[in-house]
Amino acid sequence: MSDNTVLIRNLSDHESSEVRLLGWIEKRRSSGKIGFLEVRDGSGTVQAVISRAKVDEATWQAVQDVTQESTVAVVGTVAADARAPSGFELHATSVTILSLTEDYPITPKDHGTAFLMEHRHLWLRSSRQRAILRVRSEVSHAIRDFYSERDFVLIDSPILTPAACEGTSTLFATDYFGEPAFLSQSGQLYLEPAAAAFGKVYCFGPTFRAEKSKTRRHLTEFWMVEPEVAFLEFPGLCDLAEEFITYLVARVLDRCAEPLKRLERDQSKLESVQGPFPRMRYREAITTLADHGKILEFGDDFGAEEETILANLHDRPLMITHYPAKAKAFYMQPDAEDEDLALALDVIAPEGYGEIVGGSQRVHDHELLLRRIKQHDLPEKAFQWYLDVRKYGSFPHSGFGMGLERFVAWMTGIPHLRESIPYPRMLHKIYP
RNA sequence: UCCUCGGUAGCUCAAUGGUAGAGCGUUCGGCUGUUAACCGAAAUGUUGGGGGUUCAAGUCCCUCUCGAGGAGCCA
Repeated sequence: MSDNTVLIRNLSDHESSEVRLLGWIEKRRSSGKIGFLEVRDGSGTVQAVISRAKVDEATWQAVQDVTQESTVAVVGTVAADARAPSGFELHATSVTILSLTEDYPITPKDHGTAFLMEHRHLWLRSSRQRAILRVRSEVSHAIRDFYSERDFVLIDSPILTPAACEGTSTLFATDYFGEPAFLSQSGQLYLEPAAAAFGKVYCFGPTFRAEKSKTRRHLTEFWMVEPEVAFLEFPGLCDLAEEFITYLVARVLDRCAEPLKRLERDQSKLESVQGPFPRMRYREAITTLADHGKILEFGDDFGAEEETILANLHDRPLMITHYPAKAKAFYMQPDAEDEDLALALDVIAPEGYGEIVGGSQRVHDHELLLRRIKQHDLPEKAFQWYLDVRKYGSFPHSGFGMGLERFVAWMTGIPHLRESIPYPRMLHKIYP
């Protein structure tokens, strides 16, 4: 390997010197005596210019023969040029085809969603997909940084779990040495015991839901980050969610300028995501919806349409709290002032991206939790270990979950979740 | 799971019940500054599968299948 191989991203540091690039051909244009190759190496894209008069016959022939997505080595001099989108191009002296590609399926023009999804492994190479996945990567790092900076301990919750927590219809079942087992749909229950060990904990990993959902807001496999904090009560939970979201948005704005530009994301929409977020109780939301012609009864949950009406009233995430207890999960702490309400929080992203955070203060009273488990017809025995958290040194605690893909879709402004994860898993879709 | 709309060349799409088309891509030729390059030429079809109506079906009917959009549910 030649030691003057550089990354395209760093070309500006090598103006006027000879360098070598290793990468793939995105596009080729050629006339009788001059050729242009757009080369991508993962760090960026640059145009190599080849003058027939200045190169040997083998290089000129390579420029004629090379095809889209062939692998090449290009040697040349870095030159500033006002015509180049990046400000630089490469005056090539040698082009070598390392691997010739034939009939690359994704051509420069239009393609339908179904076709692109069938070729997801190749679609990843496109500039748009690269931009989205760079944002995802940055958000992932920011999530870990946020909790790490605040002394949270990372607890990796298990993927394989025994008996169901909230009904088996939304769980993927598998066989575990003759015993039924299920892919985890949340790490929360495993996080609560860890909160007694470390105080502040979080998990961040894939979760699985066998919901037969066929919408732009659903995947069957998605990543969720869930903090869980001992002695944190409901108002503090809302503050944590707000601080977390503003941190992530600021980080994306700070470090993802290039991908956001490529995606033509309206960054002013993200810049307005500053605390404090509007907070609205469920009853207030019902009233507001009635003003907009949507009549809901106490206890009804919001549909996509209701969510959008409420979210569009604000230019930043909307926090809806104090939901009817019966519409929410068994482990949510009732409001001391109104037992029919749960200390539950949903955060609705603006611009129609829907619910990105769901959380609550947890029931910490042993008797109450036991009663709830029975009311929901859940197998008490399977929850013995979970009840132990209340049996041995109980403590008030709260936590929430945030879906990574929905957050990334919001940041990047893409219409469908399927592009926010490298290999989306959706209803009846598991290839490639 | 339900509702709606689709499946025609490698891709994106046209085609009154009456000879199967275009653009892009590909191949060949031309061009010294292209940026979805441009100009000229050529090749490319079991119209998703099965059944039916008709003198005649890509087109109408039934069925299966695959896909897209939406709903419910959720992050």
